[in-house]
Amino acid sequence: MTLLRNLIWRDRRFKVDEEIVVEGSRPGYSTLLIDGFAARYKFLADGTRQITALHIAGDFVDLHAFLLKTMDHGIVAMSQCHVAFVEHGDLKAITESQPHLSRLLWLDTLVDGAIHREWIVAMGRRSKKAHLAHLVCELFMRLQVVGRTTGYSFHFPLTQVELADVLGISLVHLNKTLQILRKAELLTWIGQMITILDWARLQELAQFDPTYLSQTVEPR
Amino acid sequence: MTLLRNLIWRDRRFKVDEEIVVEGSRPGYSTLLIDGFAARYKFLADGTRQITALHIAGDFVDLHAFLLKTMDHGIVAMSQCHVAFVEHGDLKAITESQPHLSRLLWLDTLVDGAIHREWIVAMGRRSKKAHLAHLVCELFMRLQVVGRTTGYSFHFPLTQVELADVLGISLVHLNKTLQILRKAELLTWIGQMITILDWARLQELAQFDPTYLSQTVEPR
DNA sequence: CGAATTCTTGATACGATTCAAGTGGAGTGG
DNA sequence: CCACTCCACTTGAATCGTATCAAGAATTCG
Repeated sequence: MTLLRNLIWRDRRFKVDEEIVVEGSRPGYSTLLIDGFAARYKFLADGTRQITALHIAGDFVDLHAFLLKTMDHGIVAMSQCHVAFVEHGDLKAITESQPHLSRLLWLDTLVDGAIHREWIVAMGRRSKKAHLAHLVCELFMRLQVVGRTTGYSFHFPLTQVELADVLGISLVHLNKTLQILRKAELLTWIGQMITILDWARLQELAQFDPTYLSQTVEPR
Repeated sequence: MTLLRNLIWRDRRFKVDEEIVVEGSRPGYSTLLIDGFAARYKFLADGTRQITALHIAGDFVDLHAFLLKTMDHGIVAMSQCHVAFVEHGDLKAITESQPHLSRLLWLDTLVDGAIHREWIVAMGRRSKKAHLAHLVCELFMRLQVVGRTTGYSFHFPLTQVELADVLGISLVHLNKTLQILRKAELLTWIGQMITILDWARLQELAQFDPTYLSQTVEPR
């Protein structure tokens, strides 16, 4: 990671709703999220939006731009974001001389994939309230790893419209689903702060198994 | 790819419904699908299943086992499958000496991720008939790349129950959705053969943009 | 303080699940 | 060769989940 730090070409701050990576662009650099929340999304012709991933501090946000070149989706800041850019040329050079680093970045991609699969399961076969509960569990655990939690609370800057675009449901239905979790005293969401009131029951409702998040790499 | 061929440790054939990789296992090898259809899936506690990916000839089916170690889901043969196994030790050695190969495998993972995101969009924001149409478009293009199409036809071995588990809908609803596409004369599905009757209209209904499948690597 | 967002709630319509029954084809054994 | 069984597919009806429309309340921001 220190190696990676030396690669940083420049950094920048983005305001809420600013585009960090534009769909269809071919950036010559990749983007590392140092702090804040960002969302990968795709718009459809009818104007609806689906958010396909949420990124938090420490996530390499568009590593695929490194190999895939054309961005098939956009990335937008959900909160104020601090990001670092790494040039693809540097990235290529270092991954060739440091296979271990290469593997580390690849691992990052694999974990992204595992999260995607978990989202597919949630969208396809979980009830909406279980899906919402699952998302909260996932975010909590991911944020905990990077030290962005306080007890069972964490900062969550999305609006309900945005969260509905994550779950793929309507705003109205999201709101009603949220009421269910609140009335069951599983969590509170006040201002931009989510607090899990009963981790065990939330996890059970979500059928949340954190295995897929395991961030361990084999030692080299 | 020839390099990869030399790595093959052994190969094996699987019958329909046989488990190629078992959930929770820690294989010491990765699996390359030489021929056939395989599905990544996850079961939930209530007995429902979600298929999170379909794999075809040429796909590296569980590359994540290389770095992630514990399989968080299973992989099952949807047709008779011919697979090759590559030992992780060999894979590690070769990726260290051949950064280009490493990048190629990583790219494979990235394309998988892009497909996952497209599925998330389809599940969240497309109508069921558009989702089904999108899947047919995607499979057609992927199969075409590996020479498994004849004109606008391709072999598709899944049952309707299995396809319903891909889309995350009930069997009954899948069947009715399918009728819509058939009555619109967009495709036929007879025996195990799907034929696209009107590619342009199918693509339009699906809002299918093949960019995300782009399999090109930058030359080294 | 007023204006604009964001959140909440209710009513209605539509989409999707479930339950249930029936059809058709492939394979098996008498 | 026919009856039988099994499995995949199809269809209809009732019920439940979810979207949409619409309006109002609460909060944030300038």
